[in-house]
Amino acid sequence: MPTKKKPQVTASPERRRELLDTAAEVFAEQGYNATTVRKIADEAGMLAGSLYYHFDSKESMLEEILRTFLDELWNGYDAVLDAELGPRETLEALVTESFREIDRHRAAVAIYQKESRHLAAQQRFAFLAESQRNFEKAWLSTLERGVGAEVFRPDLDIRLTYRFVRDTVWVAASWYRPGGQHSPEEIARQYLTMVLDGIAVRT
Amino acid sequence: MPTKKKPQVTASPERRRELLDTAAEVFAEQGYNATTVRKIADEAGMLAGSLYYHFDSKESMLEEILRTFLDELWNGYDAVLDAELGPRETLEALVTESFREIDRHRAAVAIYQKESRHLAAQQRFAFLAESQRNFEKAWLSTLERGVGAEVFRPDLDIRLTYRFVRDTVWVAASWYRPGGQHSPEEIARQYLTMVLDGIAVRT
Amino acid sequence: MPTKKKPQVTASPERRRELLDTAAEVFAEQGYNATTVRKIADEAGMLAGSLYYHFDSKESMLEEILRTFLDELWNGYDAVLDAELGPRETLEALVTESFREIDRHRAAVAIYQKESRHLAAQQRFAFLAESQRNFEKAWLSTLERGVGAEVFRPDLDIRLTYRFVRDTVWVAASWYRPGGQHSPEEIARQYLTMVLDGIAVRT
Amino acid sequence: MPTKKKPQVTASPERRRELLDTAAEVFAEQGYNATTVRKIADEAGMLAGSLYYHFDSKESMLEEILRTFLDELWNGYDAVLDAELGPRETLEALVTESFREIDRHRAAVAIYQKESRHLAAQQRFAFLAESQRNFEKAWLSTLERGVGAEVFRPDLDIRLTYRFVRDTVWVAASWYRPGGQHSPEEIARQYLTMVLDGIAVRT
DNA sequence: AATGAATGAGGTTTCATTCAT
DNA sequence: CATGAATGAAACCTCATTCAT
Repeated sequence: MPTKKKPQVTASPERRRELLDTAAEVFAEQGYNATTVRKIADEAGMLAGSLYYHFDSKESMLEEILRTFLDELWNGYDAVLDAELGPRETLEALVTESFREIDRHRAAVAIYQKESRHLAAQQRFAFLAESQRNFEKAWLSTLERGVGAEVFRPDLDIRLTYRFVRDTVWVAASWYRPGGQHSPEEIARQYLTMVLDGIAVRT
Repeated sequence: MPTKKKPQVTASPERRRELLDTAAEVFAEQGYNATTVRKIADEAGMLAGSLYYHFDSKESMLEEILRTFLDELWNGYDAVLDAELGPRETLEALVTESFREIDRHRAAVAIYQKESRHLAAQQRFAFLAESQRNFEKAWLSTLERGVGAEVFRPDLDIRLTYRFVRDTVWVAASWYRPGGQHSPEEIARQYLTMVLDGIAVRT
Repeated sequence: MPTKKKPQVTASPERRRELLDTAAEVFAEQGYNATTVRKIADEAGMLAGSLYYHFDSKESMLEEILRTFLDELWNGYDAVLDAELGPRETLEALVTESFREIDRHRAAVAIYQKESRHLAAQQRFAFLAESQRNFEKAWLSTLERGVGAEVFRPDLDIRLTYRFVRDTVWVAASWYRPGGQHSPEEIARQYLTMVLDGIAVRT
Repeated sequence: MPTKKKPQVTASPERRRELLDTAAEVFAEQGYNATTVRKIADEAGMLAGSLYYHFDSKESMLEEILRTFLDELWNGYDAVLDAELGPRETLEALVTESFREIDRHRAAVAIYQKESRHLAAQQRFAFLAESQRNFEKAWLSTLERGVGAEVFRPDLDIRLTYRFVRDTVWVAASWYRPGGQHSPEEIARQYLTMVLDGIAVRT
């Protein structure tokens, strides 16, 4: 049995990456379902059928885009979590890391935001649900630690706060444009000020 | 021969409303594009073709759902804005009103969140872009008034803050379930605490 | 949950049958793979897409054709086997029944001949393999009984004979045309003469 | 510039043969249409495109496989026919020769069985139809001679008998595996016993 | 001889929509 | 009001084939 099926990873990984970047951009802009395979091919300067030399299906492109993004994201997150910082510093680091990921993988993040809920139901995208669970675990425990250590307000509804912070950060992918006037770290800092200290003047 | 269109506003407006509610629910859950007309019809207990007695097209259902929602939303918003409250009270009232809308039109809000960006490009959905502009105007001016009146922090990046608050509030539609343990007013109050005073303990 | 998916058996079973007969004819003539869904639709006087109102897929048409045929076939076979005739009479009845089935389901038999081997590997067509096993059982036991009762030659290689008779009968579907000059019973009789007594003159 | 065709008869004819044997095996197993050029290439340990260095097209592979087989078959048949044996001996020799061909060209025979009918319609494969005609001529005349010489039963329907014997022999290719426990000559002998003398005990 | 990448025609399938009943 | 059947455009995907390297 010499080969299996498609080249998959046989071919030059750079071409794959190029094509995936193109696809991610279009998925992010138009939505996965509304994106035709021809649109992607057009954008890549080839015919629709030619994409299938590199990928099994439209869905497998989506999967690879999301997996690649989540892998990198968790690299960053795990580094933060393993550093065992205080709760406030952990929260700051997670938020900053998140904005860096938005900077690097804007399209993937936008896709994730729009599509992950209904994708997670499919067997193939079970890894999304798993990531979501780990995500929740990391944030909830940080918030709990913070309340316990009295660095976060004692009256917080933890789950509500988790959703608040989580959405607050990730939705930024829908308007963020890399290379704009604010660096990801700058945006992170401003967000952290608002989240931690609020927008009202201290009285 | 005046028209040769469909009945449009046929007999019972209640049936229309029922069907639109069903459609909105499915659109919200699966995304507009991914929703087939048959799925809606199934859910409504009829055949796909029968929907066309009530509506011109799938798109016209979407339009009516969004228009109805935005009309009601602006009723509420305009009432708030016309009251000419102080900036902090205006912000509180807008946020509270928003959560009430999420409570009443959860599906429509979710659809709006997911689809409005790419819909707004179409002529037919120009009203979305217009609403967005008014929205932005209302919020930006409130924030500016607040900074001027020194009730909001002087160092705020107004546009960034606008996005922060806007997203933070509306994304809640993606997880909010009417009839849960928190009333919309309760959630609004918690959100406002976080937005205004932050989650960190005051030192 | 009102409905499931497609009408399946909802619609008029006569139309289904008509379409399946058309499809069977084309499958038999051109081979399943070489038959395009458009060709079937053309033959039925509709557009390709319209077939999907009645059937889930091209493959499901094939499945239904084969199932229907095998169901009827086994009705006939079981009647013969349940009659508990002598081995020679059983063989005669089975052969006659087979030619009757060829007469009634010529297309299905031809398809079965050409495609069953590679279809049987698929989960969906496992019923083909099962039928084949029952088929073999019926014939082998009849032949064995016959040898035991000394109505068939004692020197027969049972398995080889089984294949010989089986193929000999069913391949007739490839040239048989219903409504020709020979009735199925007539052909059966001639075949039986050859199979039982050979073509050589008795010496 | 005489030609601009492919090498066609390139360097080593052995490689061609190897590749054709591989192709024949796959065609026989999966059917010509269902066989992709990649599958053949996989089996041969190369990439699909590389086959086109050796052959013009998938169809030309099929043609060469069938031509080679028929050439050899007719070598054998012509030898038998030229020997001008008696009708019974001719029949025995033809059957035996056929099983030898099945032994040597099992894949080609299987392909021939499955595909020849619909291929014969194409200009390119007209040689199949011609072969079939010669085939029929050889067998019919042998049977007629046999009836005339009173070595075959006088009541035979010659055309029906022709089909009976022909199918009986060639279908064996669908189950025969070279190198099994029966030699082709052995199988031929058993078949001839059945065809000539039947399977019933003489009374 | 063979590879890697692409082409382009054509196939199956989906789905919004229409319309006679 | 609703059904049953069909349309037709467009989608995803397959695959034989080509060709520069």
